[in-house]
Amino acid sequence: MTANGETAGVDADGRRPLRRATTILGKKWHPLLIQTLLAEESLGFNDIKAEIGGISDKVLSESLADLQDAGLIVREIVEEQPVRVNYSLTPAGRELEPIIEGLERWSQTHLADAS
Amino acid sequence: MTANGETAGVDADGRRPLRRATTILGKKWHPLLIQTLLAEESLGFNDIKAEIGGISDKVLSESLADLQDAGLIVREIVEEQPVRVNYSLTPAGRELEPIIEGLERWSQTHLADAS
DNA sequence: CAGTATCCAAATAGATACTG
DNA sequence: CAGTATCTATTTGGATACTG
Repeated sequence: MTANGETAGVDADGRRPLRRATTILGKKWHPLLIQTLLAEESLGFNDIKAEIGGISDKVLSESLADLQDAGLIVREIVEEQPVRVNYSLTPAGRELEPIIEGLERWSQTHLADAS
Repeated sequence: MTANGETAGVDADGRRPLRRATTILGKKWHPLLIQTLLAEESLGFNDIKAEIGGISDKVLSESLADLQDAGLIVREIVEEQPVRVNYSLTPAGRELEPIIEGLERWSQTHLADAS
């Protein structure tokens, strides 16, 4: 037992960062959005929508706002007519690359493919 | 554009494994459970509950069943009186270690601590 | 093109009480 | 000790229609 009453293993300060991370990355489309932007450098709203597939305007919009609030992506408005908006990863977002790739590889070797 | 109609970036086969992984690991307590079991080798139901904190019996029970179905943990019944049950990671579950740790470190350096 | 606004459905999680 | 059974609450996600 530690000085502050833990029995062993992961202490409270070890669990909280993981919880913070999964609060963001646990949403259905967020990891896919990161993955998509990792591969593409910069994409517009409808480009993302087409690449991901199956996501509604509303959910995509909310998801992008979430990731923006968390500091993982940046939204850049390009003043043309009609207006374009480019989404890209921040350095923080880009640093998720090994994690996303690790997850992908782990999944391929350990999770059964439904098809 | 590729032979099967993709414009670029992540193709359909690149997104699906990630989606499979996040379908499991996107549940609120699952990553915390993995993290806890990574640190402990083997734990009983109430031990896990105490270590995690804030999870109800029902949700813990369901979460453990999920992870078991996915092949990430094993449930071993120890015939004593009263009955004990030990939960531990399978090799597949244990291979999530670098990913969980990566997420933890990423969170510590890039996500604001609420406290 | 890039979204909002509504409304609705489904999935998840939590509280509480009880059991082998 | 290790759960299950209920019932409720909250959170997410989705369909559709409309807008600057």
